[in-house]
Amino acid sequence: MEAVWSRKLAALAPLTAREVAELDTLMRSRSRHLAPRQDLVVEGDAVQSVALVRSGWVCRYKQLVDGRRQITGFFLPGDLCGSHLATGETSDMHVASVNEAEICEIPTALLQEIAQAYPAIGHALCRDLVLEGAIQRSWSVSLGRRDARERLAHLLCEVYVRLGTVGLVTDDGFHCPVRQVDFADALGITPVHVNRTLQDLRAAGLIHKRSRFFSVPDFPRLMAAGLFHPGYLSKPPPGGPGASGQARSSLAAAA
Amino acid sequence: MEAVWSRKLAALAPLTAREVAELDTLMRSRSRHLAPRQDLVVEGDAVQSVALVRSGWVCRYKQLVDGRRQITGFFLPGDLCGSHLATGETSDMHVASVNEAEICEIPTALLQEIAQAYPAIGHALCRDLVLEGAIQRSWSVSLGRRDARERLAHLLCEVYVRLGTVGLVTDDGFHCPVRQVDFADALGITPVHVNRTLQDLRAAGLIHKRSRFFSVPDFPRLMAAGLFHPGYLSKPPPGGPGASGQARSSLAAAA
DNA sequence: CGTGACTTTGAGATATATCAATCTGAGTGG
DNA sequence: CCACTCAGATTGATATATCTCAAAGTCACG
Repeated sequence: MEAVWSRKLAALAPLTAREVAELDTLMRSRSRHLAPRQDLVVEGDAVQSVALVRSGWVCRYKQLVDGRRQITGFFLPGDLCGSHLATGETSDMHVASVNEAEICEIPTALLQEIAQAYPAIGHALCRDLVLEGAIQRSWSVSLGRRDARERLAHLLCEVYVRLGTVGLVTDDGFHCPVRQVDFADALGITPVHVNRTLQDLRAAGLIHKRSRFFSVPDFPRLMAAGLFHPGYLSKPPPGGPGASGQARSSLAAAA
Repeated sequence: MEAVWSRKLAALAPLTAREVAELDTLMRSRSRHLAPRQDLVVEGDAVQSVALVRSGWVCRYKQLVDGRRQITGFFLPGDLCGSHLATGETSDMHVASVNEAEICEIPTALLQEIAQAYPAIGHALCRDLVLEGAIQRSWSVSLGRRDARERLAHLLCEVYVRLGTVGLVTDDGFHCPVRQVDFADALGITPVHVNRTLQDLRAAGLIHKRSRFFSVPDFPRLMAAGLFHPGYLSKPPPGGPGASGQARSSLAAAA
């Protein structure tokens, strides 16, 4: 799937054809291949660039001393892994591929130049950042207050919507390279419990699964099972109540 | 406690006396008082300003349909509640005071002007944003992979360090207005289990508590109990390995 | 010296963890 | 084309952290 980045950003702010082309060109440069489960960033690394996911899935995770692991988020094609703003900061977590993946490392300085040259892109990147925060918080809600079934359903909904915006949902389903152990580490449960919960959802007809391909025959029902409300993942209706002004990204010029 | 905001930002980037003065002045204007448990932002609101906490504690939370509630973060004196970048976005969660609080609403447009006029301040605000992300992820780790005792200890450590940087830790302790129900909603457990876990920590000599004042006789031991590593909350050592360049905040000029 | 908001305690219930097999299916080499 | 192999998925039986419900305590405040 091409042009995944521009598709994602265009969903966050209207982009001109010129801007889309710019993003697509940038994305084609500097490619790098990752084997499954390969670390891309290690906790403590100083960050000088962000990686754009071209294909495959990437995740951020924390490893505790005694082996417990928590995945704190997935990066899907079109996502930028790691804080766009964090130049020079040291990373608080690991970032690794989930399956075979292709990424494109973009120095933060370059990203910044682009944001300056194309304000709409800068604006989209800001909104992307805000979105990332909202997703992160929704994970806390799942981990804190939803049971295993709801967590799994919620995650699948999140992924379904996010993949949808970059055109990776086909036939009401998507390819998902996440192993049951990984689901466990993302959902804060045990691999065997993931297995049982998956069976539970399948038995309820909420998902079908052929090897690594999930299909969702009735998305509204899956949303209900996960207490999922897509609002936090999508753009607010333009010209909504009170939001008369165009959204402006702030914190400009802080270099 | 005065100058709480400038203290916090100065810990994130070196500020001149002029900049500190600017922040302190701004903070004194536009004050607003909040009763305990008063909503400041409601899910769905369009955001046009951020609130700076002058005193008291504020939290962000999600309310599920059936009454379950998850607190996804606390805002302490000197913290900015809500995304600095989110002008015009609609809020994904509620923001409410925990106890009596004083806040100062700052229009995002004004914040942006200041960031432009004083680059160091803009830089500090960017780092603040990155920090907020790291804290949020650490909550996911706690909720997903730490048991009740570790979660509570970890949260107390986080708060201890954060309050420390704004000068609100005295006698190795701090005032904490969080009720047991609130702890429960933050930690993803039950109020009665909070109670028992609190007793557990007290029995182990890890904390002492007189009404709402927590004291921490042996911080390293509390850190160990919570698997807490303060790295993610503090500035990387200046001139650390590989981080030769000054950290630059990016995404400038996206309006 | 009530009264209401919290906290504390006890006893039984349950979602999820743990441990230990067994199964399956996609490679791989002969 | 068929046995091997190995990672991952599945199953069963038992253990446990945490929940639930319900009652009783405490403390600040009017």
